[in-house]
Amino acid sequence: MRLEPQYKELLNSALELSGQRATKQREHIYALLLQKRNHPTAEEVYVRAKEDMPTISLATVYNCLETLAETKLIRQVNFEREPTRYCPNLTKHAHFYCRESGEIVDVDLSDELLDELMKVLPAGFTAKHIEISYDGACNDCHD
Amino acid sequence: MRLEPQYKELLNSALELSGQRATKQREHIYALLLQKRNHPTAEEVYVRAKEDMPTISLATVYNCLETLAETKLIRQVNFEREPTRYCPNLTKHAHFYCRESGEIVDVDLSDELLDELMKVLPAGFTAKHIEISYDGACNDCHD
DNA sequence: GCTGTAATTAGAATAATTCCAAATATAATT
DNA sequence: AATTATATTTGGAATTATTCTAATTACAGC
Repeated sequence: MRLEPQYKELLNSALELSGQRATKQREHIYALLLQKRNHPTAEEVYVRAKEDMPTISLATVYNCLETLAETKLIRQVNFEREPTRYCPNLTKHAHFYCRESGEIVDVDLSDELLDELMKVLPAGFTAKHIEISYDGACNDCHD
Repeated sequence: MRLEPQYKELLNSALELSGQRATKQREHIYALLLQKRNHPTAEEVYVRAKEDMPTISLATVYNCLETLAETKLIRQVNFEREPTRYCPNLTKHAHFYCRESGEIVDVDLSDELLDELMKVLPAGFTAKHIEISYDGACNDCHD
């Protein structure tokens, strides 16, 4: 697995900016998230990471994911009572979770819609983030 | 603590509808959520429940909360990596979490806004729920 | 190449939640 | 009102996801 040059650049500058080092493990995990964008859990990332890097530890996977999230290269995605999942899509989007197939799909959100969501906040409140999660049945799981 | 008649009625019919029994514990926990609507965790509910019902167990608190959520009398509220919180507000609303004060505030949502959110889903997708969580600084926590 | 610091590692610890089997309470039936 | 069948509660053990810890290893600057 190779990390494409533009992403390698992005990773290196994000790490440098936050005073952290570029390591094989961080690069590997970032590459793997970019390559198969299926919102894996830490455990799933661990399994995939070991294929090419058999000595990597689960703690390192958690550390790397934490670092990538901190530097805003990936996002954490949470569905109630389930393990955290990870997503390298940096555009503004929500997540749709199909409880039947288990699939998670990105749903693009316009700036206008996000503006409207900000406008409904009570006076004096400012949000740094909005997290929007749908759940229901996806295209493939309909009758 | 007393459960007001209209809520007692609501509880009883919801339980009956789902073929479950009305118990002291369920009634007590429902009453306590309605009385102080501060989005407590299961642990916090447990502490409050024990004041009037010292023999109640944590497992029962979880069971009751689960039953109330199942019968749609309360909602579960999740913020990333934090314990689940519980909310008896049945109107359509989102949650604002102030990371500074820890306060959680209900944010009312109009049907129109929810409609718009439904419309941005890809064709063939239908959502049963949308969960919207803001986080940032609340009124009291601004500079 | 050496040195200081950051990152990785394996395993232990923690926190939230669920599971389990026994005891108790409820609702239905006699 | 007593009996019976089933649902619920209980306390503790088990599980799951995640974080912590201390020792080892790797990286960046000199």
